[in-house]
Amino acid sequence: MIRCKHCSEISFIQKSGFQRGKQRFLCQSCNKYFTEEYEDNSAIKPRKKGITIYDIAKELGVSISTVSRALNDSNEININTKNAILKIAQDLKYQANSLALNLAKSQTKLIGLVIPELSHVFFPSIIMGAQEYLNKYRYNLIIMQSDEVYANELLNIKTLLDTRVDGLLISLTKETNNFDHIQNAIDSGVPVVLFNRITEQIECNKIVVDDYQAAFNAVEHLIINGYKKIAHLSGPQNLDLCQKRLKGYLDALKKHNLPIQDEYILFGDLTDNQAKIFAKYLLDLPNPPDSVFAINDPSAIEIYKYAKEKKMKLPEQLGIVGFSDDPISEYLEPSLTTIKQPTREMGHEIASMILDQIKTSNPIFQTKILNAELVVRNSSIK
Amino acid sequence: MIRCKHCSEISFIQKSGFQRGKQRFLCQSCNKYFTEEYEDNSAIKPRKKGITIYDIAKELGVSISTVSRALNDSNEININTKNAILKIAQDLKYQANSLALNLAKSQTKLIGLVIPELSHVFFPSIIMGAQEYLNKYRYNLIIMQSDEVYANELLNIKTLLDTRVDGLLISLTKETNNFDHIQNAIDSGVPVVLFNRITEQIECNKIVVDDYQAAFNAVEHLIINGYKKIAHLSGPQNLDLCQKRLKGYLDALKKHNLPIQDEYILFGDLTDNQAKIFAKYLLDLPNPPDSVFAINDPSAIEIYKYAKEKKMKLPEQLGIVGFSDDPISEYLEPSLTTIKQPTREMGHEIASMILDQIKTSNPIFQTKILNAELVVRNSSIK
DNA sequence: AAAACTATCGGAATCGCTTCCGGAAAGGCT
DNA sequence: AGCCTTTCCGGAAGCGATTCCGATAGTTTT
Repeated sequence: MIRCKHCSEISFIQKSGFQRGKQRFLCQSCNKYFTEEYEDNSAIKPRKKGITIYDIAKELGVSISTVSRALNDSNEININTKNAILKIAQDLKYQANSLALNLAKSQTKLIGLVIPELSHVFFPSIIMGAQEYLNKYRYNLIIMQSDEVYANELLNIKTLLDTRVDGLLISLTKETNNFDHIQNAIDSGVPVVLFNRITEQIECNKIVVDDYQAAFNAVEHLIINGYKKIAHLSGPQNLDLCQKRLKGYLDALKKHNLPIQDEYILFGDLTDNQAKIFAKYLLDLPNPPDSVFAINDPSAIEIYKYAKEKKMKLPEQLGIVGFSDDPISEYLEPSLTTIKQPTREMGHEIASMILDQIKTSNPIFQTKILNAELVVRNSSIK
Repeated sequence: MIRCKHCSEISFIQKSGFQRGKQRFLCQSCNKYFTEEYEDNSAIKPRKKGITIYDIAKELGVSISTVSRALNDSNEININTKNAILKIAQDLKYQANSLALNLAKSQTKLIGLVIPELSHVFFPSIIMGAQEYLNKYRYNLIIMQSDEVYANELLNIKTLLDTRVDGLLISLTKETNNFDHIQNAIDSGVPVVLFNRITEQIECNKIVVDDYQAAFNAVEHLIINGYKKIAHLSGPQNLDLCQKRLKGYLDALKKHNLPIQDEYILFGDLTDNQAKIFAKYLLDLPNPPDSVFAINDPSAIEIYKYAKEKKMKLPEQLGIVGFSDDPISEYLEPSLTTIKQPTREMGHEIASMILDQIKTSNPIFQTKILNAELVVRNSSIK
């Protein structure tokens, strides 16, 4: 039974096409409009309403500004009123509405993280480190993957900007050659920290591992262990880290007066398939290398596979060093010598850096370089 | 040079203890208060102000409600005005402020995900699947780890509730015996989906893998391949999936009339260390098993290690089957037979389930069971 | 004791958007 | 033409906090 909300008469005219979940009527008695809800299964179930600062204010007979001051530990409030308010807040199990808070303060307490992939252990480990740090300061992380494609990176950053994250942690895809989207984000006032996959072309805070030194150490380690014909599986040269590792490789050879042979240096795209092709190429060379320094562990594994297929004896006939200390490396036979990066520490660093930048008006940009450690196992010792 | 904001006179009295970043003055000429900002390095750098619907409204001389309707594709607006508004919005590069939107609609477009760990491939893979699905509907994921400790789970769920996520995806820790926190979340009106690590004690939407059937298949596979003394490394029995896998193991033995030997069934805590102890215990038994069905791949690896230490021949002297298809399993020697779970699909399912529940007022709870696949490799075939 | 502060509070504006409500203008039907 | 709808739009009230501004009572200084 529907009645006019104004005059309580039953006579009225039904209108059509009003908002969903509502039906509109025009009362013929008082000539006024009123709406009536109707069944709408697509209606969103309302979340239980929580109690607000108004409730607390009413309870104590003070104003909401006073309640707000008590809750924010302001110095403009009497200690007694503050305590009284705090007590009531506790009794009523008051929980601040973060939505309202976000709007008022124009912050989300959310940090966006954009990474090329999540499938290996490297990034998850960094994430754990970052989260550990951020949670202490009541920030949360939104993680987005680019799957190594530039277009996704664009989209991800746009999405994160749309959700108004307070800061952005970015590791670029291997495709990224244009950095306008990063610069735009910075220009719009969002703190940005680049890590791992960085670029020289943007000025901002950055954190990387000392790829040059790590690569240098790895190659020198091979040389010291008697390998002389060292090949290098490199990656796309627009990636800073690939350049650095290549340079480390070259400098180690130079230092020990070993010749640099172009046919031993291969530029791949970091995929397993590409590595497989290179493995074949290298080991089938008339004058094959006696060892390989691979840009990452998955590539190294492809070398293993083909070498075993060829019944080569490892590490006697072929020394192998990888990069990134994938958990698999320990279980390979022979176990793989590789480079362990301080992922957890890197997570901490990027988190701390972004928080610093958030609370500083005019940050001084810096690039932090973390040391990586050569983990010597059996694949590189004759 | 400071001047009164009201009368522009220079004479005034400085007050103290006002809000941070501000200094308060009482003008002696007009006897009014005014504030002046002072240098405050702890001030948060303001984000560049974007343009709002007011700007659009002003530009076209319409009201903000009309702009809102245009932007929301309402049917209560003229197609021409709508297009005009949309055009201006585009020209002005209008970007809705999601903070205001969230408050007005009381939603965050954020889904909370609570998992026990992130270090293996299992959960990251689920995350990728879930994200893939959620992003299509403009939802984002906040991921929190419990590190297998109950207290963290409590805290994580509280944090997510505080940030007002629109839904909760939860995989319990191995410690979780009390489920009040889950029930409280549900009671407060937040949609909840339990997955992988679930409990029978809560009524809600759930998604799991068919652990029973998978375990049954794994053990039957061992039996068919001639193994007769099959041990089982199990886990904490408060975990539903451990119970299910144990039952699958037992039923397979029963079906093939093999005796159930208590000393072959060990209950661990899912840690590598525990598995190592069990490996020693089992293989040093006077009457050791001829094969092991491990609750997960890391446990299986511990068996490998000790078996190799004892110079046992694998798989002839000892068959091994794991669970979860860790990438490592493929590279072990002999390669590990294990059970591959449809992680990506599970990610899709939990995402789709939570979104369904979000838009449905009175959901009918169900438990979806996904099939797992036995991946036969070399560790289980004599 | 007057003057000058300080401590403490309430009212109201604001953040930017959604949505309810009311109504004018236009269109449709007899 | 006259009545009934439908279309379309503006005003204003939230959403739930923060914070600016003004004010008063009490305290300290002179």
